[in-house]
Amino acid sequence: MGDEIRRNMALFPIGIVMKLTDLSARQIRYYEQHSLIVPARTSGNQRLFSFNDVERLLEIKALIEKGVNIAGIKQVMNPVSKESEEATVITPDTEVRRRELSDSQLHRLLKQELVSGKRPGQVSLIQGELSRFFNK
Amino acid sequence: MGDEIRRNMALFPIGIVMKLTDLSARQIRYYEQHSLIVPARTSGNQRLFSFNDVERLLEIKALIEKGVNIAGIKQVMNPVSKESEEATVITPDTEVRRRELSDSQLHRLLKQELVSGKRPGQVSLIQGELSRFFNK
DNA sequence: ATAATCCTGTGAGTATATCTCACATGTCAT
DNA sequence: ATGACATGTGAGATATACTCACAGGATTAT
Repeated sequence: MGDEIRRNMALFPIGIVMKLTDLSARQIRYYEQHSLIVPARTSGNQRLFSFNDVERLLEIKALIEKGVNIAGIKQVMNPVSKESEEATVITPDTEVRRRELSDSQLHRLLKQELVSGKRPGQVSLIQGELSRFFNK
Repeated sequence: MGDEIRRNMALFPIGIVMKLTDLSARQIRYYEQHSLIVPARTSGNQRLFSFNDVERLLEIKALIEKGVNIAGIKQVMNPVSKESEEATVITPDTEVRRRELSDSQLHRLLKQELVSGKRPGQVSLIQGELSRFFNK
C-alpha cells in the first residue's frame, strides 16, 4: 500500500527519461499527446516524470517494438487513472499524500501477456528492466 | 553490491534536489564546493544527483541544523568515493582538517551527539528520512 | 571592540534544457 | 497514388541552471 506512493512522485525531467527509456523527446511527447502518459508539470511548464511514468514508457516502448500501434497500446495498458493524473509534484510544502492506484487487474494481466508473452504471475520484463535502475 | 550501483546513478537536476532536501541551490553548490558531495554532470555541465547524493545532502542538512560546520561534517560522514575502499590520501585540505581537529570543543560535540552508539557515516535517522520519499 | 571566518542570499550575465508549433519524411495499408 | 501513422527536425520562446562576485548576519578569534 504505502509501497507505491512515491512511485508517483514527479522527479525526472525529460532528458533523464530519454536516457532511462532510450526514447526520443519527440516520442515521449507524442505518447503524452495521445494520453498514454500524463507527466506532471513544473510551475514553468516543464514535464516531470515519476517512476510510474518511466515504467509506463518502458511498457509502451516494448509494445511499439512489437509493432503495436497507439490504439492497441491504449487497449492493452491500464488507463491513466485520475490519481495518476494528479501526480505528486514536489513543492516546498508538499506533504506527501497517500493514494492507491489499485484497480483493473484485468488490464494488467492482459498487458503482461501481450508484452512479455508470459503467463500472468510472472514479473514482466519491463518491470524487471526498470528495477535495474532503482530497485536493486 | 550490484545493489548500490543504481543508487549511484545520476538522475536528478538541482531543482528537484532542492525540493527533496529543502536546501537552496546555493547551499547545495556550496557543499559540493567543499567536496561533501560530488554530483555528476551532464555534457552541458548541469549537475545530476543520485539517490546517494540526496541521501548525503539530507545527512548534511541534519548536521547543519545541529550546528555542525563543514569541517565537522567532513569528519563525521563517509568520504565520497567511487569504491567502498579508499585510501586515506593526504590532500591540500589536510592542513585545514588538522586545524579544525584541534578544536576539542567541536570534537567532543561530534563524538557525543552524533556518533553516539553509531559508527561514523551511518546516519540511520536521515536515511529513514529519505525512505519517506522512495522506499515506502 | 575589531577583525576574520563561515555560511547563505542575491544579482548579473551566460549557457543549457525544454517547450510548442509547424513542416518534412519514411512506412504501411488501402 | 493517397492517406494515416509515428517520428525527425528546425525555429523561436521560455525555463532552468551555471559561474562569479559581492553582501551581510552570525560566530569565533585576536
